[in-house]
Amino acid sequence: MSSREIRVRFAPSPTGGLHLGGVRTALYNFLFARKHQGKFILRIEDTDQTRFVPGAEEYIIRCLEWCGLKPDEGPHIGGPFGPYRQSERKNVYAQYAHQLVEQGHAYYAFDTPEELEALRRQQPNFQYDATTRGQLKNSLTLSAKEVQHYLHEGRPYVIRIRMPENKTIRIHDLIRGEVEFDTNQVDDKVLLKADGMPTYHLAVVVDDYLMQISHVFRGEEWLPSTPVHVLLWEYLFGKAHMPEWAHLPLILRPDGHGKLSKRDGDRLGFPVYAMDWTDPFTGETTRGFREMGFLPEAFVNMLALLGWNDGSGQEIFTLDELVTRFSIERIHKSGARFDFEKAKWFNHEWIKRLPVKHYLEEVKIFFKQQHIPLSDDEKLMRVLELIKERCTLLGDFIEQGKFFFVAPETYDLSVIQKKWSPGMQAAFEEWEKALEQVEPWEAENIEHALIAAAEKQELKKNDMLLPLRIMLVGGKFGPPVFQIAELLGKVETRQRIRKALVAFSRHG
RNA sequence: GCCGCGUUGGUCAAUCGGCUAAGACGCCUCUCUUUCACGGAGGAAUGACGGGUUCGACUCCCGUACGCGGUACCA
Repeated sequence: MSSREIRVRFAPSPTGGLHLGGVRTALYNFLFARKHQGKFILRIEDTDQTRFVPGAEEYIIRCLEWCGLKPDEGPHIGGPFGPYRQSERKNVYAQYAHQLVEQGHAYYAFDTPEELEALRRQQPNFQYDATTRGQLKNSLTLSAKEVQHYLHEGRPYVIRIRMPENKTIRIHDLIRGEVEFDTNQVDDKVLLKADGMPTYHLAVVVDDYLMQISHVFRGEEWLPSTPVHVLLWEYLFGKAHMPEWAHLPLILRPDGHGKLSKRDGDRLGFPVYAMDWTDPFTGETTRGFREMGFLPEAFVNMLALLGWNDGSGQEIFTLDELVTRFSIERIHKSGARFDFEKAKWFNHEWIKRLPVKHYLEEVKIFFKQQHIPLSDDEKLMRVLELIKERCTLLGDFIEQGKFFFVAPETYDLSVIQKKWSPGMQAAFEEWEKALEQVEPWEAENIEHALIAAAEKQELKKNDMLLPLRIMLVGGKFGPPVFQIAELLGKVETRQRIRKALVAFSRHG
């Protein structure tokens, strides 16, 4: 197995929004593939027709793309092992199921879902296994004739695996080491459903074989059903071809207990999905990390560190760095709580590090949503550069940068009330006029002019700083005030001062 | 219930038998900046419990407790 080409797959079912845990699984698959010059495959596991959600597949592909996790093969790009949608491979599974029946490793079962449900209601511990299959309606208890008869009359049936008794199945998990299962504890799982579709158990094994998957990275919730998969490998393709297993720890909710769900996000006010997801049936939209103002670099970086680290203490990694540093041995065994505060910290770091050009277009979307008129890209980039260290989410650029494009409507007067005086008024009036002559219009020169005006009124520059900020910004925040003036330009700066002077005197 | 997996500060976590137990987020204090941040300095806060093994256990083994996952014709 080790000498083969590395081929891994991310295999989501298209049932709704893409959960951050799913993205992490995709990420670890991707990192492992890239690190070993292997292939990263997207396979759509849509065997449950009742849960099919239109648009979900395209959405998943867009999410992966946003994250920078481009598959090498998949339903949207094809590849030598297609089709990559299980619903389109429906006919390949049945033959394997029937092969298992012939080998005696599986059997037909004619029990209806209602009958089984009734049994489960009677005995809460009911399992379809060696202890019960003898009393149920299947090809093990029915005569060959009866079975033929049932089959011919088109009676619905499923094919179940016949779990052997008193066997211990050992698997080697790359993350957990040796794990043992007692076959008596696992039930006769359905392999082929009455509608002719395989269940996950059959489909993964068949497709992993046919697609020559070398390593399976999947969530820890799959560990208990792994013995079924191992048995299927043994029966169908030989354990020599079986991929390596790696069961990833779960991502837990930040408060209380359990794995993180969409509901936790709604309740606690943070996203769980990678991008906005609109349910086509209800029309309801659930917010995603992207629309919440996250950079894909930060999102991916944060997820990589949720359950893995390289031991060096480094926390900020580019995707390429992650590829070179990633190692299965350093994936944790235990689940990790999602911490939205830490997620925001990652985003803040990435906003500060990346050149503003990198997220310019994304930020423009936020401004457009608020109907804030923008100037040319060059000025916008200078603005973003000036305020980026104050922004944690992309949406913060609005709050921090709006005043560069729209003059303040209201002023935070609490700051200036105690400082305002006729002298102050005079100094500002004088300075505003003097500004006319300032050339070139640069922060330093603007400041010198203000100092001169202040001295004439026997005031200190520092006394005027805060009032000036209120004039230009409206509030007590933002980058150095003379840099703001410089960026605003001479005309706009003077206009704002004049406008504010009128407003201030009215209140003073 | 049964089976499996897990358990270092509030959270993410380092440690692979020598610990006075890193670092990060968050929180608090101070500093820088007469704004808000950023930056800088400091602080509070951790090995679930009980037995072994060992000169020495956070690290290895066994129990217990707790948590999570699974137990569908869902994935």
